[in-house]
Amino acid sequence: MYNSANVAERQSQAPSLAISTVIFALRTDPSSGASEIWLPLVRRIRQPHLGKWALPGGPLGARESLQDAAARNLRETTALDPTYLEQLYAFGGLDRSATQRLVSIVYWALVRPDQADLARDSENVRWFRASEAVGLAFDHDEIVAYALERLRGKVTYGSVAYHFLGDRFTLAQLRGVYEAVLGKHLDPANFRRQLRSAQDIAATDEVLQGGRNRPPRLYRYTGP
Amino acid sequence: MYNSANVAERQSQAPSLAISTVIFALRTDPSSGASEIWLPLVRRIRQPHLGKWALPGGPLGARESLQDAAARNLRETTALDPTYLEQLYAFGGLDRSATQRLVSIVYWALVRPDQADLARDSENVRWFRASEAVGLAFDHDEIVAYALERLRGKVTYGSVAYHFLGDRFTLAQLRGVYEAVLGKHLDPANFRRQLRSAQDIAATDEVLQGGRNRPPRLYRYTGP
DNA sequence: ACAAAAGTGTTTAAAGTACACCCATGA
DNA sequence: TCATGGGTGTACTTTAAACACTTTTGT
Repeated sequence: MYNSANVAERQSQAPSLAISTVIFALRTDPSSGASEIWLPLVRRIRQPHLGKWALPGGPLGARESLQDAAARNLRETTALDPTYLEQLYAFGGLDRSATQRLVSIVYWALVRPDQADLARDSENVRWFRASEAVGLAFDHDEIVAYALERLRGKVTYGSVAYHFLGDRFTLAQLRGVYEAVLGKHLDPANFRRQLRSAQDIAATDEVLQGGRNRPPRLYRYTGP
Repeated sequence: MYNSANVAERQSQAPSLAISTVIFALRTDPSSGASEIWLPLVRRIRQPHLGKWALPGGPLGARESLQDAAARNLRETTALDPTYLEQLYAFGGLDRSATQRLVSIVYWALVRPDQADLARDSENVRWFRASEAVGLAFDHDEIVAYALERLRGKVTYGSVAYHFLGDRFTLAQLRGVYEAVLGKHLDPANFRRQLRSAQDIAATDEVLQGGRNRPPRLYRYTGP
């Protein structure tokens, strides 16, 4: 299949391999009360694309798995542990970086809002609304768009939405996640029925006090 | 984020990167007439796992995209062009290979049976039933199982099944694809309705002559 | 004429959608 | 008591599943 000259030529210019991570968190707009998707970006401190914002990432350690490297990205940029972490896609186009041939295996993570508040912005790390994360370094605009697409696909069927929330949540909060991800309004009555039939949540005997209206019941996630 | 010592240490032992491809084709059992999924494997001609069967693959060329490398895998092992080619997953566990740290970006492809018949077995390339492809080199058993899972997921919603067939096909042939992939019987009447409402196939004015029974109409795929 | 697959129609159940209505709380 | 979101009930539409039935060919 391969003659030795080809193999030697290819390996002499072996592409570099990096792991990057798209980190999503939910924040509630204080004025409207609606939930929005945010993500943290890091400022490039070297060429190429010096000064631009980019996804957190770096080279793969010799003794860490792909998933471990992605978790390390997350920890180093936000000091958070992921509640959800999954491989997104491997990007390897020829023109991704001007200075070298670069293959990036990208992961995506979900973190909880109470955690995300702890991770404050710093000089080189800043949180952005997902809709305003444009003009990024490399092909990271496309990567973020692809991650959002995957998020939408996963939330419709699957149990991803819970990982945006704490261990106790109201159905309205959960519906807020769905609405933020899908970008459309959902009927509260039907939403309630669909989830209760899904069987992976259970009602607790607690309610959330302190709101302006009738206190909603708290639920917890019982699935895998 | 990274101190220079860490970067230097990691890059000094940079993991090698390879591209592999799972190639699926459909073959019809001459006795029962049922369709089955087959895939070609190549015999290892060097250590590790010398003599075992493995997925076609090799290193990534410096001037080819990931997808191009996968298409090259396909061409070099079967002399076929893919009708469908998509990234499957990146595998990067620490213990995938005993001799080196190896990260494999795996693609999966579908080819047509008339093409697959042209690609004859040779000394180091042999076609296997998907259910009998076990005991492979490295972690390729898991990779094949994962590819089959993805295939099942894609065939239920999506237009993947057509790529197993030629440009003209009967609804019974298409149903055979679904049944082979999903591993269960489907009602011919309901199958017909579901697909005609999907709108991505169109009836031609031809029928398939030569069978024992009423000649079925030929359809063609009109989707993307 | 008969067997066997192609193709059509009908019935029933399940799931999704829309919306009217009552309940409980803070202000 | 009033506004507001929590929570329930119900009619309607769409979709899927099961299966009886008719049509067309080769033998």
